[in-house]
Amino acid sequence: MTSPFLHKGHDHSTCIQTALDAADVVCQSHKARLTPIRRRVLELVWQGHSPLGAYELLKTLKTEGHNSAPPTIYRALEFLIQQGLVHRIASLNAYVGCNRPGEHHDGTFLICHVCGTAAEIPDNPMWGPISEMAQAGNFRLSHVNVEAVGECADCQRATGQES
Amino acid sequence: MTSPFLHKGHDHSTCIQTALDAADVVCQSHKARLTPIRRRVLELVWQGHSPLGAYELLKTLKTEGHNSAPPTIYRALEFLIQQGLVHRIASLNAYVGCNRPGEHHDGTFLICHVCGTAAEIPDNPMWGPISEMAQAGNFRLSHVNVEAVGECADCQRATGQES
DNA sequence: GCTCATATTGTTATAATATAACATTTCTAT
DNA sequence: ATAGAAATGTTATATTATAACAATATGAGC
Ligand SMILES: [Zn+2]
Ligand SMILES: [Zn+2]
Ligand SMILES: [Zn+2]
Ligand SMILES: [Zn+2]
Repeated sequence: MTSPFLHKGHDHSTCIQTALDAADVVCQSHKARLTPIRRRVLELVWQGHSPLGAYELLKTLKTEGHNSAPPTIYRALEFLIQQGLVHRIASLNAYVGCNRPGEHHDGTFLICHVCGTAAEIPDNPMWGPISEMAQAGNFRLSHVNVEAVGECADCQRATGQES
Repeated sequence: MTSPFLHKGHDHSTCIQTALDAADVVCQSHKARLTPIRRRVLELVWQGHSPLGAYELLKTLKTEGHNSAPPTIYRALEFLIQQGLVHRIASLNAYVGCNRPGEHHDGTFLICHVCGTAAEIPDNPMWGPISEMAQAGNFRLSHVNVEAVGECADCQRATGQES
């Protein structure tokens, strides 16, 4: 099993480019319009691997001269979430790019409380235990959100806490 | 395995009483003070099995003549959460009573999007898959929040959707 | 009981997040 | 071209949460 965290020195421009390319494909296949605003918001969300708040994104839009009232950003985020290109991290009120766009899945994340990095992990392994619990109560499962908080390897090294 | 959902006709006054009694014990053992406000807020949180918003709780306090500015309720909730008596449901911005007070655990819930009931389930089964993922990335896991949304058995019956 | 340190509560103001409602523009299909 | 639909602009407001400081209550030690 390989780590869901990328090395801090990775070439992030590739992450961005991959995400934007995937978004084009996904939106085409959904017959959805990835307009300039939506595309730019997706790019901003991908400025790193840490979830960003709506108003942080909005601020950047503003500095670029775009129109930017709250609805602008919330609409774009809503669209991107619907297309499966962005996840909302409820415990942070923040948004992060999805790294499995196109595949239908829920958000399952390891979130470092030091550097803010949110690493998306496959959600399949979670469904075993959860759906057992659900079946016990005849609960019809719709979606599962998992937000696991802790400290990433890089941050443990930085604070001299590696085991 | 028994259902984590209680029957709709269950004697809920027992739920409340059990929760308040447990709170007394837990707070005593923590040498923490379950003041009248805090106790009353806990009771209000337990008015059912659906998470309630801070301002809903506040409104009730108001009708009872208590002081009730936002800090009143947020402080009480913060205290109750610290004592492990209440969980915050991030995806709903709402608060619900813990039914395993005293035991150290994270919140793991099945949430019905129809009636709002949130059933707390054991989190142990979740730790297997999650900690495997965490280990793969040398991630030091601190806590895991699971909010699974779907439809409870009662609501499926009511809408004629039982399988 | 009195006194001090601390914890709790009161109070006012404001921050941070998100949505409602309606006008205008742009796109798309015919 | 034109009409319907989708997207965006704009203004206002709702919802959730915290900051900052004052006043009060509590509990431990004297
Ligand atoms: Zn990257
Ligand atoms: Zn980190
Ligand atoms: Zn009950
Ligand atoms: Zn239900």
